[in-house]
Amino acid sequence: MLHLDLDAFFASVEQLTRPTLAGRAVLVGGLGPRSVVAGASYQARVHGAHSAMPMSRARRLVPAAVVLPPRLAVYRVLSERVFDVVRRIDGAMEQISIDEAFVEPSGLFGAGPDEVLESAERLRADIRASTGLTASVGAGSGKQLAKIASTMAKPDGIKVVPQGTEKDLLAPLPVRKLWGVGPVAETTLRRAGVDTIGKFAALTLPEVTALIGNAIGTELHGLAQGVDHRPVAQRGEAKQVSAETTFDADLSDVEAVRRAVAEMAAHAHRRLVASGRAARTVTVKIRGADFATKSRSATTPTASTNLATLAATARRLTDGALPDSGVRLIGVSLSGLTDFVQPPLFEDGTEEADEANARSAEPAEPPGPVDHQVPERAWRAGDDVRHTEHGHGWVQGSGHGRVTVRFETRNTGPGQARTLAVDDPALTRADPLASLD
DNA sequence: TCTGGGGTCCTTAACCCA
DNA sequence: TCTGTGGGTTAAGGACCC
Repeated sequence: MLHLDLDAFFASVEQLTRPTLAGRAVLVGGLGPRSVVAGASYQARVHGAHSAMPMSRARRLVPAAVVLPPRLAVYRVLSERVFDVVRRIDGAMEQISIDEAFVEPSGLFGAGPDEVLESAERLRADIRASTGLTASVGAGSGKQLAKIASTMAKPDGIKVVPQGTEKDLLAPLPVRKLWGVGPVAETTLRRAGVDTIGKFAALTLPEVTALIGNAIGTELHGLAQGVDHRPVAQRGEAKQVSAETTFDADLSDVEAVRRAVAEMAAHAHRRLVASGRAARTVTVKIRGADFATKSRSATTPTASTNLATLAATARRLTDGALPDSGVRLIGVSLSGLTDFVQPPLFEDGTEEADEANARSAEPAEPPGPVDHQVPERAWRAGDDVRHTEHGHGWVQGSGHGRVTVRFETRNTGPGQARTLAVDDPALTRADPLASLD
């Protein structure tokens, strides 16, 4: 079984489509005061920056880093290209995120380490040739092992764990390397004197489950004994769709909170409809200034696609969960999803009433917060732009009425930076996907 | 140092029902 | 009618993953 993991994916895509950034420290993440790092190039990691770290801290660690907001649309396109290559392999594939997948090539059944190595090397070369991205591959007898191996292979490498060597490989590793052991379980285990996978493997099943819980305990205990029979199988559709936002400063006004809930409901609803599903359960999530998170949910007998219905539920739930202090985060999640079959037109059964309603209500919905009265927002670092003369580029920075743009795309090689007037009529916003050409 | 946004799954408790 | 018992569902909170 193989685990394939793209190296520093978000940052690597930025370096690929903006060639000036190749070899430089890049941090991908929000620009706001409360954002965290979503991706860091290896040149940034050298200084201690990593994913999930508060961006403020990462910037302090790597003052020279270029900080860019994520361009998910670009990452999605490249991810698809990568996994199209992977899918050409005969066998099962399970994509587990935008940049990771398990693969079980039928040709490798019963193969020796050399054959596995060769096959993985070919896969990496194919991915590199067709996308320009590097992937690391781990190979082992089960999911956990393949995953741990790919981590050890990074960056741009391969690690094959031959049959029979599993325990020797795992024993010295910190228990935190196990997929499923996070900060809490790590602390619990450390307090019990268990800091390596070897020591963990020596525990009995009852000891393990008492420490870290039944489900994960049973699974990880089995793994430590070399038992990992989870199949590689394609994932189904999402079971939940949600939208949430953290405010730059806590909200104290109840009306502002309600507006935010309505916005998040609309955002989640948009994606619900796009996925062709209906939801039975609405959950509102509220995080207070003290970081304590409350959730309130309600389930209705029939699923709905109606924004007004879902948003009204969200609003009602909000009022029951407001903290005394300010509000830091608002989220709305829709679950209990069912495929939404468009009801037949002249049916008058009461069951379909809600959905029929939804159908007629949908087109009347505002398409989004579009307001042409509002002046276009200033250029922000990372924006894709197009200039009638210089072509496609990206904004490096702006201020004092000027904007600095680096004109380059994947295929131009490193480009020139030019400083222009912010209101230069030759300069317009551009589709980020154009940076792939 | 001060903690995102999108998810999955697990645990516990309460409740309804057969 | 009372007392278990056990399944299924809902709700709330958390751990964990990328």
